[in-house]
Amino acid sequence: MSKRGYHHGNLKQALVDAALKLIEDKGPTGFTLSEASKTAGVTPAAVYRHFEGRNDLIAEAARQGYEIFAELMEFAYQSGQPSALAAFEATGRAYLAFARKHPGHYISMFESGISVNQTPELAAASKRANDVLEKAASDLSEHIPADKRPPASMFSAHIWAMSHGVVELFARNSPGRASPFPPEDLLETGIGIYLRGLGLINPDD
Amino acid sequence: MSKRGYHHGNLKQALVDAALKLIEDKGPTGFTLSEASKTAGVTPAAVYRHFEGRNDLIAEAARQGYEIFAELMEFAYQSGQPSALAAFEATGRAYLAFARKHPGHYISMFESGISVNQTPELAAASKRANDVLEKAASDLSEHIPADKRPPASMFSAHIWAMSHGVVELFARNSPGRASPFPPEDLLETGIGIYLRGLGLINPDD
DNA sequence: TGTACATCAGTGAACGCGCGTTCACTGATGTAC
DNA sequence: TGTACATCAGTGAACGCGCGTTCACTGATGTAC
Repeated sequence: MSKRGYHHGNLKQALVDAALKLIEDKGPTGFTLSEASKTAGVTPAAVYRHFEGRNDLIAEAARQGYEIFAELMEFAYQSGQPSALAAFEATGRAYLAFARKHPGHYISMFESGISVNQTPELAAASKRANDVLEKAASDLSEHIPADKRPPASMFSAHIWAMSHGVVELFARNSPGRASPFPPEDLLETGIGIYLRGLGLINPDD
Repeated sequence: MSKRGYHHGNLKQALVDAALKLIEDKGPTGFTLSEASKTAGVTPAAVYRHFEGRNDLIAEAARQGYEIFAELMEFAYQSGQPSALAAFEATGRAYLAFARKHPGHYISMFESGISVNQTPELAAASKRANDVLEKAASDLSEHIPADKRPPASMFSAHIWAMSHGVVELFARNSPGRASPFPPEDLLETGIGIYLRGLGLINPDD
């Protein structure tokens, strides 16, 4: 924000921030390189000093999203310790909280259409986030009798799917689709019922 | 498909079909009016005889999708009768089957970014589909003791969310994200665990 | 059955636009001596 | 401390492109008499 002359100083991040804002406001389609560069106070051509092109910029935005996401998940996981159950539930809540708090990142990650393999850095960040969720699921699965225990990655996938579905259908204003309940409640109760189904919560809780 | 002269005969539907194919192949962004009209063997301007513009065409594609969707759901629901449980489970499976079988429609409906209120016809079709799912949920809720019965629209929303999440994350090749399990299995087991959590399936089934 | 005429589905050329990307450049910054 | 020079971040003009949309038109079809 300080006075700048010919050189911007922090253009790369400024471009990412501009992209995030635009994506948040206008959707992944509404985002254009030209407008992002204009927002950052710079010529479109300047973008190419820092990125290979449009997709590369979006990939970087998504990557930063996955980093934040992984951190949030990790934090949520830790905050639930030593209870495997509390930790697991917390990661579910963190998913929704992330989508709410960082819509631009969320869209870049899940709705922009760019592949998670667009760049190696992006793929790594994505994997890191995924690992936290799987670890939480894996801890939890210890509490299920070994003979009727589904693979940890399976119910990590279940929870991820339900969280993602709630976000897509009811939280991010899926245009015109009214949410029957607050998304937070929907996810909370949904996960609750699911965990009861696994025998991890007492039926009368 | 018959030989045609100056007049196409069934251009409106031909344009919708072309749009569906393009959307399926290239995503919602890849779809252009020009290409759709070319595919249908017609000048771009001809589109405006039948649609108000690009969005109107997509809305019609989505509307037809909701009609098919509602029919599939209705059929699945009926096929599970008289068991409320079987009917409910069938609708969940039908969701995934629909996404698999009609990707163009599915994308138009859920990923194209157009509002369900784009046209009244679209809104009506969407509501019709939703009603089937809620009816299935409502039937099912009869089997839960009244005092611990969640609102039917709530677990209809849960199942919808999980189905949608499974489709988005693991079925439609969310680029680069490997599915840990076949989506069908993922959804089947997920719904199973959920219903067990509601006390609707015997824990040892 | 034949002719005149209204209807309307499609043409084709044109438009203005903003996009992503390229290029040779220039001005600011940092470093060596 | 001062000067020469290399580095490199940004400029600005230009590009080719395909988009969605408009317009006056034309040719085919259907209908009245």
